[in-house]
Amino acid sequence: MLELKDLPDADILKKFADRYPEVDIDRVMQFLTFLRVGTDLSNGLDRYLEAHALLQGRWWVLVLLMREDDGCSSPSKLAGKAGVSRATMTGLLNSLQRDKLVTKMVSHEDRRQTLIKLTTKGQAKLDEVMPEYYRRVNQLMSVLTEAESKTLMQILAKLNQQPVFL
Amino acid sequence: MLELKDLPDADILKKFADRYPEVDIDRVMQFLTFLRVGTDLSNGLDRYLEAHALLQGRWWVLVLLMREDDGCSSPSKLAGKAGVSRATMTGLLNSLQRDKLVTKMVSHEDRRQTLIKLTTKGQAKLDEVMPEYYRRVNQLMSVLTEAESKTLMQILAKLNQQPVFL
DNA sequence: TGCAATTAGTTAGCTAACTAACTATAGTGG
DNA sequence: CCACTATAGTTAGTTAGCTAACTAATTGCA
Repeated sequence: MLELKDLPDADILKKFADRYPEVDIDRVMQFLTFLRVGTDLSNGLDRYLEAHALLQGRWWVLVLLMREDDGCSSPSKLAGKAGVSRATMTGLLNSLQRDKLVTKMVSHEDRRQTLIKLTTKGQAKLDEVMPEYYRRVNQLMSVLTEAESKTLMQILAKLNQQPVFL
Repeated sequence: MLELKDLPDADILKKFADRYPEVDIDRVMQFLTFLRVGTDLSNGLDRYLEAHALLQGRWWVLVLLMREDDGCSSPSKLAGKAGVSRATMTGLLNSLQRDKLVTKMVSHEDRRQTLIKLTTKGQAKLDEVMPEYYRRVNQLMSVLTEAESKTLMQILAKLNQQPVFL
């Protein structure tokens, strides 16, 4: 939502600081830069996945299914693990079923439940996507030194524990 | 798109590592955790803004307008600075105009252009939102030590320069 | 000078997220 | 055992992003 190239200049900062004395420029810049790099990477990941007719939502469902021993789960469980609403999961699963990457079956144990299963085609899609994905993540993260990686994980843990914006 | 509580266990990791030997677990975890903390913070920011009838898109337009000396800009320039398409900006500006937070005027210099101006009500909205926003960013980022902040900015700069997912 | 290329903005149609409200089924406590 | 509550999934409607295609106005060059 902000372009890094559009970082505010000194005049602008002064205008904001005069009107809003509670601002701490450095911390705001850290925060906004963090958000921006995060969304840039997320968009980049989507662009990679898009070349394989996936986006993060659909891709992550396949990954979660592959984690299961029998390749099966239910929409509710998947929604919980993916961190999206059940309504969103309904849409994702419909589109994955349309593409024959998953199948739906009614559960006989609980007739409210739908069983979602990764198809052979779905597994093949993962086999097509994952190696290059891992290669790229490797390449990306390997620009960080050992010390930086360690500090990064500390920072992320700290930020994640803060309830300020969560 | 992934819940941090759902980090894969040893069995799952082995399954993926067997099938995809190029995986580097630590780096994948760093990458996914980074993405996740970013989206959590972004969602948290939206939840704060939502309490003031804004979301990041609409809020950022107001901030960009306040940066201008005369509180004026054009849809194209705003789209460029906000990092969204012109089509998206049309939608954001329509909704902001509906809420009387900005006004539209035709430019007399270039009749293709629309001049967008922050209204008094728009400025009042920022005055309502910004102090608490800055207070929260302060509180969030102040959990990091001086050294961590510095390392974070280095890390962000490095990641941002990598073309792998950009 | 007049036509081609560019720029500004909008529209239409897609995806993916959300909440709220709904149906159907399952579980539970009096 | 039946009524309430909880859970599973879907539907409808909103928001915000995107691209592609469109109109209108401007610029530029042959």
